Amino acid sequence: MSQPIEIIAKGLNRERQRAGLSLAEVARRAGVAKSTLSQLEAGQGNPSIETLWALCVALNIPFARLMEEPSNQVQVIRCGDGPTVSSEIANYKAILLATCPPHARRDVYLLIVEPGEDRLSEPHPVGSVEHIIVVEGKALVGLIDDAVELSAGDYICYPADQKHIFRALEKGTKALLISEQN
Amino acid sequence: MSQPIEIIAKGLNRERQRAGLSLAEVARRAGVAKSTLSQLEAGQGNPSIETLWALCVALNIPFARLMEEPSNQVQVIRCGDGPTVSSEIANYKAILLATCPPHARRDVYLLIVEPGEDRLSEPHPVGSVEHIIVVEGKALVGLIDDAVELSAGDYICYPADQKHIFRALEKGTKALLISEQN
DNA sequence: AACGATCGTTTTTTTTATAGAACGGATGCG
DNA sequence: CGCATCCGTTCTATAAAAAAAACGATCGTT
Repeated sequence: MSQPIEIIAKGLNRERQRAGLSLAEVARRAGVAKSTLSQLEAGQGNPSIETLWALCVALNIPFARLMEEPSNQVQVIRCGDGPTVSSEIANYKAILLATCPPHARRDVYLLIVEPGEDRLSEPHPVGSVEHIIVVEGKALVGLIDDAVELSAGDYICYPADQKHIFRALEKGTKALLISEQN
Repeated sequence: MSQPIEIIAKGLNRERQRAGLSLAEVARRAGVAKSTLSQLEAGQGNPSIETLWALCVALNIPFARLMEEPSNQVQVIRCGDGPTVSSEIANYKAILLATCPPHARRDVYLLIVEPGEDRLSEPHPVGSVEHIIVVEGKALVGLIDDAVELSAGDYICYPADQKHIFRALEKGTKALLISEQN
């Protein structure tokens, strides 16, 4: 079922049901023939991007929604319970709070960092973005040659496909790291 | 430039350059005619979903990447500087730390909540997911009839298109809310 | 210089997705 | 009932996307 048509078929039907609209109505709003929509929801054909785009506009949803399975579940991770994927290197500790499978586009880490060695990260896969919110303490964060000093509550986001740094400036600095693979 | 073709044209070219592949090579890997790819990168035509899918596989990128403008910029928001979009209602305070335009798929709030009235949220747009990390204090969080007690450092995520609750159990409870519009 | 192998573009041909028009089935109303 | 209007599906014709092939340009190599 990794066929795009199958995904779109389910997506179109799911979103239409949720909007409480009839097939004919959606087709009319999107300006596509209802035969087309009928076939697409039946998992037949190979729609053009314009057709899908028009349908998304009619359904008032972002395009990507069609291509995603819903991840409708509740997940709790107790403090410290989470898989501490990222290693504890000396003064650096990263606790994986959340992955969001199956799309896994966003991981949330709790960083606990002590002053000392800088943490330099090699570039991640292209397109990655990291978001940092300092929870406690102070830190120097950002691109290697454009780092910014952040205090509790401050936020920064930067492209993670370049060298970046996280240097704690106070003891027990804690921060939230949202890593967006995309 | 909100035409899908334009976005795809740029996306295909951008990702191909990044992969360091020739047009012919990508076309060959994807099993599509190179004329097709040539035209698509030129912003002509109306590609089918299968064609795009094959190209994404060849480029080894998730589908959604094509449809997104790169947000390749560093952004800093100082504590309190951010627009306090969400209102301050009685015992509930939400500070918008970060929006990530132009895609705005993820907002990050700092919640400061006092015990008292529960905060019940009506269902957000379908597909939304909320992530909560308690920073300080204790709170009862989650779906309305399946809420969980969380302490500092605990994490929960849940579908936000259902009724959900945030009830502070201690004074000065602080939490980070990552709202994912999807 | 002549050849071969690429590159990306532009042409022509063929396949096919789409629109539009039936179609049968519900439901509502005078 | 008889007629209307909606629903979603199936059929057919046409417009268009994709494949195939030809093209000029560039670069090595002998």
